[in-house]
Amino acid sequence: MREILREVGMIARALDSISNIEFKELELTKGQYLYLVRIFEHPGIIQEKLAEMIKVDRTTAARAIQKLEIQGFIEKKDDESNKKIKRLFTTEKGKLAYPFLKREGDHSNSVALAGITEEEAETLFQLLQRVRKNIEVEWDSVKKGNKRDY
Amino acid sequence: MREILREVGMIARALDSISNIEFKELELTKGQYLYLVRIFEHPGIIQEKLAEMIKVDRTTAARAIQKLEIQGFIEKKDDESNKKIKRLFTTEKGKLAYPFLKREGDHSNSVALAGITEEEAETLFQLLQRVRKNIEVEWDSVKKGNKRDY
DNA sequence: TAAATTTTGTTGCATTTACAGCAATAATAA
DNA sequence: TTATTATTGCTGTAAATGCAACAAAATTTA
Repeated sequence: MREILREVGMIARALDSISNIEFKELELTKGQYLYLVRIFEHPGIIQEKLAEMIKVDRTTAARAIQKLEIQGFIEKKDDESNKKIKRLFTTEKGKLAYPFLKREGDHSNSVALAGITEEEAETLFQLLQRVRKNIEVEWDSVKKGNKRDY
Repeated sequence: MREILREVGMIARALDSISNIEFKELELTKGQYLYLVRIFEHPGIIQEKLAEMIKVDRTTAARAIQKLEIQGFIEKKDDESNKKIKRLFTTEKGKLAYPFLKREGDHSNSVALAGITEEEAETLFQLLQRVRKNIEVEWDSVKKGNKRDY
C-alpha cells in the first residue's frame, strides 16, 4: 500500500500551492502562512519548536519568521528567565490576518472533504495522526544526522 | 475536522525532507526523486503531464527534468508525430537508481504504517485518494488563474 | 482556410529553502 | 564548581521554486 505516501505528497503540494497563490493578497509570500497561523494559535512559542511543529528546517523557519517580523505580522519578545530564547507573538496586523487564513483553510478543508461523511473524516484524521506520529520520530532522527538502514 | 490538512502537510514535509537527505547519496538534489520515479513508471510521459501528476509548477518541473537529463538519469526524445512535445525516458543510469528509490519509499511506508492494520491502510488509501481528487480539481483551477470565492 | 486559443517548452528574475558553520546561553556531567 | 554537551538563534552560500513573459507548434473556432 505504498501509494498512500504519494497521495499525501500530491495533496500537500496542491494545497500549499493554492494557499500561496491566495495569500499573496495579504502580502504573504511562500510558506509564511504556516508560521503565522501557528504563532497566533500558540502565542509565546519559540522558533525552534515552531520549526519542529511544521516539520521544516530550523534555518528556513528562522528566515520566514524574520520576514514576518520585518513585515510587522509578528514580534519577538525576550524571555525574562532565559536570555537565549525569543518568544513569538502576533501583532495587531497579524491578528487581523488570521481570520482570512482561517477562512481559506476552512474552505480548502470543505472542498477536500466533499462527498466524505463525518465518520469517514474522523477515521481519516485518526489514521493520519498515527502516521504523522510514526514519521515524526523518523524525521527527528534523520534530521539529527542518524542514518536509517533498510 | 480542519486538522486533517495540517496532518497531511506535516507528514509530507517530513517525508520529503527524509528522502532528500537520503538521496544525496545518489547525487539527487531536492525533489529530483519525485520526477525520476514517475518517469521510470510512466516511460514516454511529457513534462507538462508530469508536473500535473506531481502537483508542482510547470517551470519547476522543467528545470528539475533538465537537470536529470544533464546528469544522465533520463533522456528526452522527440515525438515523431508532434514536434512540440518531448517524451521522457529513464536511461540505464536512471533504471539503476530506481530500486534504491523504491526501497527507500517502501521503508518509509512501513515506518509510516507501523501499528496500522491492512484494513486500516486500505481505508486510509481510499479516503486519501478521494481527497486528492477533490483537491486536484481545485488546484488545476487556481493554477490557471481562477479565483475561488468563499 | 484563416484566425484565435490552447498546449508545451524555455529563460529571466526574485524569493524561499536548507546545509554548514558560528556564537552565545543553558543544561548536564564530572 | 568546572567542563562538556545540548539548545537556540543567526549568517554565508548554493540550489530549488515559481511567477512573468516569450516562442512555437497544435488544436479549436469562425
